[in-house]
Amino acid sequence: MLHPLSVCGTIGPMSTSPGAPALGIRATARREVTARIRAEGRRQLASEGAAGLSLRAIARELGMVSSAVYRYVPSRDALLTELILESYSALADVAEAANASVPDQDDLEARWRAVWRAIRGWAFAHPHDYALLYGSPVPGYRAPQDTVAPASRVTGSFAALLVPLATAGGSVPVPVAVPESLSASLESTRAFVGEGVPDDLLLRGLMAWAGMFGAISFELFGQYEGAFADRDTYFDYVIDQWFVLLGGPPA
Amino acid sequence: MLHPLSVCGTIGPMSTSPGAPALGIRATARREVTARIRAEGRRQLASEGAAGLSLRAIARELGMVSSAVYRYVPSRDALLTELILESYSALADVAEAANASVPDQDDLEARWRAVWRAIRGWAFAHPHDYALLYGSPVPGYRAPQDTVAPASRVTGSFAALLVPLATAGGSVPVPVAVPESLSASLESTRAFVGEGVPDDLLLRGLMAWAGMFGAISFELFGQYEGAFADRDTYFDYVIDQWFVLLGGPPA
DNA sequence: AACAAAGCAGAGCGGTGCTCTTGCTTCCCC
DNA sequence: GGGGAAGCAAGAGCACCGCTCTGCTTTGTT
Repeated sequence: MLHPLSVCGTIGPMSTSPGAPALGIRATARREVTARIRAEGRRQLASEGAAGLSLRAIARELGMVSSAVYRYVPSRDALLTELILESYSALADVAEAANASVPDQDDLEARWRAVWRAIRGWAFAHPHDYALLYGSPVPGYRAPQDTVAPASRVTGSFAALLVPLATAGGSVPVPVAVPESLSASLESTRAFVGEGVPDDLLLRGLMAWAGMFGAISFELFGQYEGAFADRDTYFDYVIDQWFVLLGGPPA
Repeated sequence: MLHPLSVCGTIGPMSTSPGAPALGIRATARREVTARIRAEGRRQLASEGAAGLSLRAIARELGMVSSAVYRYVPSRDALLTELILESYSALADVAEAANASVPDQDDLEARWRAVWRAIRGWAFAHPHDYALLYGSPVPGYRAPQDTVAPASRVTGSFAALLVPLATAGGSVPVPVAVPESLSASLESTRAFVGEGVPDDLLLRGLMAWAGMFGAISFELFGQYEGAFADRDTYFDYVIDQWFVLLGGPPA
């Protein structure tokens, strides 16, 4: 439909900030087209899901021939990976914003609730993205190592609550003795979360992590279908339960 | 390669049980071919995953032309649905067998451990099948209503442990007050699990259910990557923790 | 023996990812 | 300013997919 260069020639230069290193027509055009491809890809991903992400369809929608897209995107899987990384960052932003939005930062329960409500809200607002991050790996597609770092940012906003829980809260209720070998193999997790978190809290944190995402996944993927009617109340109940099970101080 | 009928004509009649209602040559041939298609589909599903399930590939492997397969299978998704149903049943069989294999049926902790170890073992033995059952729904494919019943059989072998837990065990540790509306909306779950299970145990059972499958999924899908080294010990620890958190009686 | 049902093979439609060649345009450097 | 190098669009093409339709053969039954 539209010739990319013609558009870039008009609005491209206007959109470059003054301090930018004076990109040529070619470079800004490339930026524009790349951005438009990603935007269209995101649109397809949101509406059709990962399997509906098709470079041919993107090209069709953007009025270019399919082979032209390969000038900007190395492959379909590469584009999918980029979109996944974007999604991880978006979810991490949402979680961190929710955590920061709590006025009284000493109110751990409020922060805990805010973070998990935000994560669940994002999951239901972007089900296909969530499925990509926390569902089964996409068929025929293997997540490259690059996804580990952005994923850990989401985990981080959850792990950041464990340290204040360890200091402000009491001990973990109904603790279970931690086997020696398990305790020894937790070093990387201990380093990630931070100092001052005892092993039983660390392990119950791992359980809570999987438990919360498991609850969201079960709800989103239909496993909880028919189990209860009042979904929001159930999830809030789960949030509160986990806060208690992690030894969170009562309000 | 092989002409289906030629094979069926030889081994088909031999495989029909004597008491069977005297299937004609045609009917037994149809059975044979259908079974072979399903077997080949299962093979592909196990090795390539759901996306690798291709009727054309099945036809190629079976030495027939692609259109011929459609005489036996209405569509690719229909075959996938059948295989999913089979997988649900297989997992349910595994779980029930593990439960029944415990000599002392009064030892709830042993039964609890046996069931979950079996489920996890099956998940790792059949990762693609597990992803189909408990991962994100397959792109472009929506599980029909038929999957609900077989899925509940798996859930049932887990829910069956809640009733003896309620009677033999004490109360749920660190209970959290159940909101009125939530309690009211639990009727179907209460009916499914059985009488005599208080609401807080019912709810924590739902949490444990999602938590255990969440832990398996996290481990299988790579979310736990690098969190701990001793995976088996960790999972056993999670099993024990949940047993305690459900108020299971100490050994 | 005749007939209708069942089954097979092949061509074909529209879709996918991806590659290669061909010609053109822009850029950069001499 | 001119020329070479690099970037780009277009199109054809390959191999794959699900699925359909048309003939033709085989089969089981009447």
